[in-house]
Amino acid sequence: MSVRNAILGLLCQRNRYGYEVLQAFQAVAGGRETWELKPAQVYTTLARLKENGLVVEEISDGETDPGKRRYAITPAGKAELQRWFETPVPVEHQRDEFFLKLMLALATGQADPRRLIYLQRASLFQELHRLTTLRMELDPYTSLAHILLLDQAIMHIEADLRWLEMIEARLDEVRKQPIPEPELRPRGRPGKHEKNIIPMKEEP
Amino acid sequence: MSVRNAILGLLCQRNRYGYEVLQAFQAVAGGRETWELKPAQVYTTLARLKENGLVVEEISDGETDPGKRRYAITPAGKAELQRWFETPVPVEHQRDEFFLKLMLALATGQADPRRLIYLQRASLFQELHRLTTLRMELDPYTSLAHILLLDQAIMHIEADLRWLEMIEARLDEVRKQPIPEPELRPRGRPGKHEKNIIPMKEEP
DNA sequence: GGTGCCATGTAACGCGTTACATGATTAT
DNA sequence: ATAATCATGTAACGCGTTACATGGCACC
Repeated sequence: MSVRNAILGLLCQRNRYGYEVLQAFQAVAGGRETWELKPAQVYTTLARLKENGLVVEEISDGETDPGKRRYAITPAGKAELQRWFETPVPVEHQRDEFFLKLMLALATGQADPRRLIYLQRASLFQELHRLTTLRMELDPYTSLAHILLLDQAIMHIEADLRWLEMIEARLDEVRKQPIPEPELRPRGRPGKHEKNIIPMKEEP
Repeated sequence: MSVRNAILGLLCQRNRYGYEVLQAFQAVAGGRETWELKPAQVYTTLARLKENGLVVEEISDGETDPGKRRYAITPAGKAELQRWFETPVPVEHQRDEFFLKLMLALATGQADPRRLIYLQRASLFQELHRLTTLRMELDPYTSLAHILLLDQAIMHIEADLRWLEMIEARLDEVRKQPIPEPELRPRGRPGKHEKNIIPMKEEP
């Protein structure tokens, strides 16, 4: 949802060709180092926006060289953009793939949890190093916005590292708690007395 | 990529019907509150895994009631799972939709940056409150893993809030830096002397 | 005139979502 | 009987990616 709306915003500044959209996005988002946008996504997204009537192809009544299409935002597109600005970004938390991996390792015994943590931490450290180096070596005239974006990435990685430490410290406790396997119910509406199938965990 | 591999892991424990996969995933990932998996994704993912030969439908030579398919992991599937375990989760940082939104607001003047920050912060605080409340009220027998997952979410939101403060504090500085608009080059190979189109930023 | 590279796409796929369809079983 | 609810899917779409195709212009 983000790229789509960003493109609407860029077209709101002025009409653009696909490649101009790409250039402008990279300029705004930091390009290469931070948020690389692939050309293909620009063109497919523009096509979808056009289908939905949020942008139109500019009709250049002169002799435009064919094979180039300049897009313009429509009123519907501007409305959509306003809605985007008014709506907070949904909090995406979770969806943490590493957590899943760790849980599965514990549940299946197919991998060593400590090793997973080791590998993940190494990867995080490497990325942290890359980003901090990048940040220090930044052209002093680099846009402040990109610096802030880098800072955010760094802060997130640091949070992840701290969380890894928490996990590692309490891994043995986690390991002792078996994952409850819910029973497979037979088909059909649940019986009246099925409510307490899952037994209360008894006090130790 | 995460759900797909998690399903492989669950099938590695034992063969399961689609709904059992769903149940087991929720049990492992925390369900509802943290990572809700939609039934449709289970079935479509299982179908794709089957196409790729990573799982097979169990052949129950008895009289199985048709309309139910139990899946089993194949050796290829186990290999894939091992590869997953050995590969660190790619650092996803960036892709921050809010950053984009803010930059676009600055570039287009279609929205007030302070208001965006206000809205976003309100949303983050609300979610933070929900999570901390949830964490405190947790059934004391709740899996430690889920508690840790909640903690991670909380830590990420706190990092986001701190970052918002940074942004807000330096917003005026950011505002003063106009976004550079790259020139649209004409088609074709770049000329020899085009290298320095982008003028060196002069010292102030 | 070929080579390289930029500009401009299309096709096909993977993951994930929403919406819809249909059986099975039990409570009322 | 029918309503409710669980169980089991299919269809269609949106976003994003990778791979491929093509046309133009500059340089040698």
